[in-house]
Amino acid sequence: MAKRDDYMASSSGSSNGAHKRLLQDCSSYAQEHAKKRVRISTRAEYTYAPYHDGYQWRKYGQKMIRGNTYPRCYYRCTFHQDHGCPATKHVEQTNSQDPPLFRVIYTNEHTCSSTHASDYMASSIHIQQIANASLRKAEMEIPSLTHCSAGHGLIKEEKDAIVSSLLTVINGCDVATSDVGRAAVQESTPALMARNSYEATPSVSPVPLEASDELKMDFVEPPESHWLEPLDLGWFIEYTQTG
DNA sequence: AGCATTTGACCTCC
DNA sequence: GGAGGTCAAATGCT
Repeated sequence: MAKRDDYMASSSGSSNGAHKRLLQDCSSYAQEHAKKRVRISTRAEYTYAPYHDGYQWRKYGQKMIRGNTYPRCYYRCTFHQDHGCPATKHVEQTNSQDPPLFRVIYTNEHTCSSTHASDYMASSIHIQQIANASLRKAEMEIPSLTHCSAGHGLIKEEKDAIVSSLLTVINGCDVATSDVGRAAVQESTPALMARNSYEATPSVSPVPLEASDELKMDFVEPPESHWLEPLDLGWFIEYTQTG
């Protein structure tokens, strides 16, 4: 933690800005997560990680859709046969950017036994995605962030701490520092996503951990904030609900 | 050998 | 008849 303390001391201004910013972005998702506890039958979502939403899917078809550049892939819950789980989703790439953005349409809710654990895993991965997107956009807006004396990795450490804290609040446990959480984050990196454009990779099995006292949010009032306006994440997540 | 993915064929709806 | 969704045999991977 020495490195992190140095970072906090040397750049508390932007760090606090990052805290506020990431908290704002991730808290928005936390609210959405709470809303979604009321089950819906269909929803659309834009994501950089269409194959890592905490559930296990089996691909059963692929089709070129009229007017689309990229094919639409059809997935069914792995437990469709075993437990009759009706959940399905289809995934289509929406652009050729790096990383590519995917539109995922979820249909029906999971009735398989892993629903609770998967909900937990799905929320953690979503928060990771939002935090990553926020960080990535911040780096584009403020190039000097990437090269600041405190080091790029330390900013990510801050992100991990925030993500972990939010998960502690939402789920009562912590994955950001666990191997499972780390694996999920690594699997969602842009480079790997680009490589796996149409590969359905297996999901990890969530292993809930006890809440830890080691992770605490230490806010420091900055002498001045170097951060910009809060991120607009409207482009990142879109939910449409039917039924 | 068993499981997952691919892909052309088939089905349903408009 | 065309488009979207699903089936199932063939194929690939571990």
